[in-house]
This record gives sequence, C-alpha cells and structure tokens, in this order.
Amino acid sequence: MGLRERKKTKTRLAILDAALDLFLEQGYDSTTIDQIAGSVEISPRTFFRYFTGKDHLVLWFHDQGTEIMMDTLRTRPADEPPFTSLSHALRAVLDDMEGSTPDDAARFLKLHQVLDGNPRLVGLSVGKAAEAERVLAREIASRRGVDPDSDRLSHLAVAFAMSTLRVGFECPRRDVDDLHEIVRRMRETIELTQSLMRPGWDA
Amino acid sequence: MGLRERKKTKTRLAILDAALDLFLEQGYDSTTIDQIAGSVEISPRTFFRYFTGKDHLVLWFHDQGTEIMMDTLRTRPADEPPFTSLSHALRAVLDDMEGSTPDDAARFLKLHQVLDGNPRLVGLSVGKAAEAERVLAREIASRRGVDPDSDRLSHLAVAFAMSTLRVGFECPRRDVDDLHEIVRRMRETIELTQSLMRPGWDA
DNA sequence: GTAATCTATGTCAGCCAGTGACACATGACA
DNA sequence: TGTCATGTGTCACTGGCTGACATAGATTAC
Repeated sequence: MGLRERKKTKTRLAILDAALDLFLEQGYDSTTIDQIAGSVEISPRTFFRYFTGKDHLVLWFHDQGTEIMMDTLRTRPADEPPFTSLSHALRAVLDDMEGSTPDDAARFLKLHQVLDGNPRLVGLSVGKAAEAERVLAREIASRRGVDPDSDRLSHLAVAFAMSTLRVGFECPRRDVDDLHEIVRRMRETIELTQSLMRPGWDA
Repeated sequence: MGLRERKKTKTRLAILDAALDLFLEQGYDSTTIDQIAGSVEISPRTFFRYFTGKDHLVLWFHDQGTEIMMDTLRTRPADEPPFTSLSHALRAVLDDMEGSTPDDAARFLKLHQVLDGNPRLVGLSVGKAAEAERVLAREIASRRGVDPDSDRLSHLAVAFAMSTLRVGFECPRRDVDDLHEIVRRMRETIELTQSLMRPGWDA
C-alpha cells in the first residue's frame, strides 16, 4: 500500500474520530462541518471527498455491514431456508465486530452513544438499513427462484432479520462500555427471534 | 370551525397537492420549496409554518398513522397478547385509509408513486416509522408490566408489526391505481405474518 | 360598530449543508 | 528528473431552514 493510500485512510479515521468526539461533546446537530474540518486541519471541501455528508459519519458502518451480509449470503447453499442463511449473515457481521481492533471498537462504542442520544439519527440509521434490505431481499428472492419484486415472504424474512439486529443493538438503553456486551445481546436477540417463529416458517 | 381554521386546512392541502404534483412532474430532489410556495402563492417562509420541512410533505401520514395506532392500543384490553393488540392497531390504520375521502385517496396514491420512485424517501419514511416504533414499544411494554427500555419481546413485536405494514405497502412494486388494492395487500401481509409466527409467541 | 387583541403572513437577513469549477501541490512512475 | 495522476484548497453559488420584526387580517369584548 503506497504512501498516498495510507495517508488517505489516516485522514479518514482522523475525521471520523474528531467528528465522534465533537458529537459527544456538543451534540450532533450543533456540530458543523467547518468545526470537524477545522479540528483535523482540512478544508470543508475536502471533508466531502471522504464522507458523502454529515450523516455518513454516523452511517458508515452500514456500508461494511451490508457488504459482509451479501458476501455471506452468496456462500450459503442455495437450498438452505432463507432465514437460516440470513442468520448466518447476521452472525458474520457480529463476528466481524468482535474481531475488530481496539480503535474500531472504541469508535463503535462512541457511535452507539451518539445514536443513543439522538432518536432522529436512529431513524436515519434504520432508513439506511431499509435501503440495504431491498438489496438483500432481492438476493433472497432470486435464490428461492421467486419474483424479487413481489415475493412478500422474502421481504418479510429480511425485514425480520434486520429488525432483530436493530432491536438487539438498541435495546440495552443503559450505558454500555463494552463492545462484546452489545454483540452478546445481539446474538441473544437472534435466538429470541428464532424461538418466536413457527418451525419451518421460511421453507 | 371559524374562518381562520378553515382557511388553514385549505392552505395546507393546497400546499400538499401542489407539492405532490411537482414531485411527480419533475422529481422530489429537483423541486424547490420556492417552487412549491410559488405555485400556491405563499411566501417560502409561510411554507415552513405548515410543514416542518420538505421531508414532511412525504411523511405527514405517519403522524396520522401512529396517532391512530396509539389510540387503538389504549382501547384494547390490558391482558390481550401484544401482537393481537398491534394487529388491531394496524387494521385501524387500514380502516381509516379505506374510509378516506376521494381527495385523500388520490393524495395517498400520488404519495405512493413518489415514494416508489425514490429509495431515499422510502428510507426516510422507514426512519420516521422507527421513531414511532419506540413510542409504541414503550406502550406495549408498560401494558405487559415489563421494563419499557429493555424488554426485547415488546420491541420485536412492534418492529415485526411495522415491518409487516411496510412490506405490504411497498411490495407490489408495479403501478397501482387503486387505494383499496394497496390496503388489501397490506391486510394479506398481516395475515401472512401471523401465519409465520409460533402460536402464542407473544403471550 | 368600534376598539383591543390575537394570530397568520410577508420581508429580510443570515447560517449551514452540499456542489461544481478551477488552480495548485504532492505522490507515483517511467 | 520530468511527466502524469490524484488529492487539496479556494471561490462562488444553490437550496433548506430559522429568528426577528412589522403588518394585515380575523376574533373577541364592550
């Protein structure tokens, strides 16, 4: 990896860290792009070359998450029941979280805090997830050999899977200072969901 | 109802109709507040006294929907299983839709079209619904006598209910020109969800 | 009917997010 | 070392949104 590349990832992380700290200090809404750019000594214009917008600072992990899920889905056997495949995909995301570096873990915890203090951001995050849902649902539907646009079961399965992850993520409304604790609750929630469904519902 | 009041609702609907038409003509993103305000001959400043922002023009129905759901929930017996109560709440929303005036129905169909052509707006809508979910989940949890902040079953039940409504709403990806058709599919989806769950799962 | 009041609206000035265009500087590579 | 590619800053601009203030219109009391 060349110097250029290294510098870029360094800048990207610097922006992210500065932004998360500012969000925690003074709130998301009252933090301006100018402030963030100022604290890492780049021009505001440059900020937008690293993140598509202010939102992106708080939604970037979706990019990673849906990529992992799609990759996992593709490796699962085609005749596996959809929700089983999805569970594996969910767990792959959680595995990735648990394997992250201490720095990444710290970022994730800060992000969790920021989201926790701002319902509107949670809404944005859910909205972002919904866009991913459509992609996943199409994948599931085509694996099952049904119409990707109108098969309700595929869409429901994906929606339930994402809801599960989300509820697991936000449900401990108290302060959390450990990434593994969060992941543990998300795993628990996956099992809870499985126990709520009729056996073979997604066959 | 005084003259003042009547004039206000008239203006509100005029704004909404003008906006929806503009969105359909030239797209949501390329329509400006100035254009909308101009076409109903009010100042842009006044626009923001009727709608909180451009988003609101496309999310207003959530206000109505969650209000109906909350009202319905409160009238249900306290010992009823949560998802049963929620199903009634969902159906109350659908009943309200079916009972709407032809003008309202037309607005709703236009809205459906606008959303259909813009994934980002769907994301916004889902995000808005997620904010309502929290309120509903707290209501459900307190009815069940459990901690509104940490009871995962309540949150899951609400999340599943809202997912059901959403999938029913968006799943017919083709053109729809009949409100009843949409409502019918949403009802079908509620029943589909019920058939997927383990009997007594929410007891 | 008139006066006092309350409220909806328009005007103005301004902040912040986000984008395109262009010039410049810095790393990559022959 | 020179050439090319790519990242960065500056500038100018659009559009969403808000606060402050003055005014025009509706409401209420007398």
